[in-house]
Amino acid sequence: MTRRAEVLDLAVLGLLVDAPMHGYELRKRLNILLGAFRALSYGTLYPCLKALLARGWICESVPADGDPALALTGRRARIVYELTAEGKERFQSLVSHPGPAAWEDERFDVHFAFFARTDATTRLQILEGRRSRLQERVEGVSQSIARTRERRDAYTLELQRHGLESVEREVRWLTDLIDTERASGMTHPPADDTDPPTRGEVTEPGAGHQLPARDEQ
Amino acid sequence: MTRRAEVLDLAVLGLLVDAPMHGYELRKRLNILLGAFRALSYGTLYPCLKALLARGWICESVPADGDPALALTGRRARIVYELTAEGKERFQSLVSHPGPAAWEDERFDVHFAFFARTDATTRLQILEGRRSRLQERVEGVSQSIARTRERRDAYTLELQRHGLESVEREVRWLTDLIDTERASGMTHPPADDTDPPTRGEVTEPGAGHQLPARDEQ
DNA sequence: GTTAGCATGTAAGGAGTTACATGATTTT
DNA sequence: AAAATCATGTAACTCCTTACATGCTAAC
Repeated sequence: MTRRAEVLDLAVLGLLVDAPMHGYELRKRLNILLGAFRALSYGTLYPCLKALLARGWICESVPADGDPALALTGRRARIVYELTAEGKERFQSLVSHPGPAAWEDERFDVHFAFFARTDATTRLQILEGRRSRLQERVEGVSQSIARTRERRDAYTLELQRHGLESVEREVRWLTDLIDTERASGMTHPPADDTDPPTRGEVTEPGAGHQLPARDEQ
Repeated sequence: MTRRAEVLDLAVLGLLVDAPMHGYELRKRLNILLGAFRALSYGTLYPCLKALLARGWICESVPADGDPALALTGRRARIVYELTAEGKERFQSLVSHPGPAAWEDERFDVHFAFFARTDATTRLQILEGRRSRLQERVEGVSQSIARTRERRDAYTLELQRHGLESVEREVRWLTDLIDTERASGMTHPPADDTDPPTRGEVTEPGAGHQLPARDEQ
């Protein structure tokens, strides 16, 4: 499996789980998902949709009677895509496994966004894997800083110090998420300003997930 | 100018300003500079060195008499590169201008690491430009969050909330740097645990830089 | 003796962007 | 009337990584 198959497939299939969509809207939603700045180009998206179609994971949705506006807005004809049964399986398989650590940097955010579609055990596995990878990174950066300190390069030092803090902050975020997942059965993630989940009562990991977890491939 | 010419040239030339070096070591230093994780591959570095050689910005350094170990360690022959006069000019020109905003994400860290080689005015210009770009990003992400809030997708919301905080933190970092640059004439960057620079006394921007700023192209 | 590190390079392929091609509709 | 937004798609190009090719030395 290539990087694209891992990350883009996950993202596109994941969005189509909620509702059938056409390419233009898919792109917008994808960019919102990724924080409104990592703009995915059409040169990436449309070929990807073609590939998913060829694999039989999506199909062109027939708007059916009563709603021609779904396919045509008066502008140019829209092609609305929909998940097939195989597509649903493919998504569920992607979202329910940690996936190769090599592409974690590119995959993690997208995977996390679809956490509601997987089970608590998988979520914990992914969060803990991510944290341990970032902790290794902390080690590496710390060593770099030690070497920079000897060279008395104040700007490089400041850059690395700030970079280290960023990674450490990420580790803390993951730790909070892990604690919450373990404690509350994850009805919703932590740090939400409304109705914070109860901390302190640790239940069995994997207990109490509430969303349908489909059978894995 | 391509992206490579902007960022890789800056990085490689910048490292060679300090001392002549061979490819293998250049790669190590580059990875230390970038926080020890963004590994630059040889497939990128060696072609880059070739291109810099063709442009006349670097040349093969003759170890001269008395130090054959510099070029040969007993292992395989090393090719040590050195900056030419044109190379120094090229570097000084790159480091002394903000450069296209389009590649700022890729360039900023490298540029910042070589801040000691440029003047206070340029530093302020780059820091302020970066900050304003990130502030725009804050706007964008905030809007994304607003739309996600309506969909009640707790995990996506948590992801975006955390992403927003990361960008805001970056903005605060830049603000601190800007304040320090303006205040102290930037003998060294802020937040260093030893000998923190005096805040509060605002001098004229651009006053008091201490490192040789070469003439710009 | 075998693994790790030193050292330089190329070829093939993966992944994505930019620019182009086309054209309707809505907003300013 | 111009600009923005909607909408799909392709071709060329850029950039980078992975895997390969080569071979020496030091440490375990």
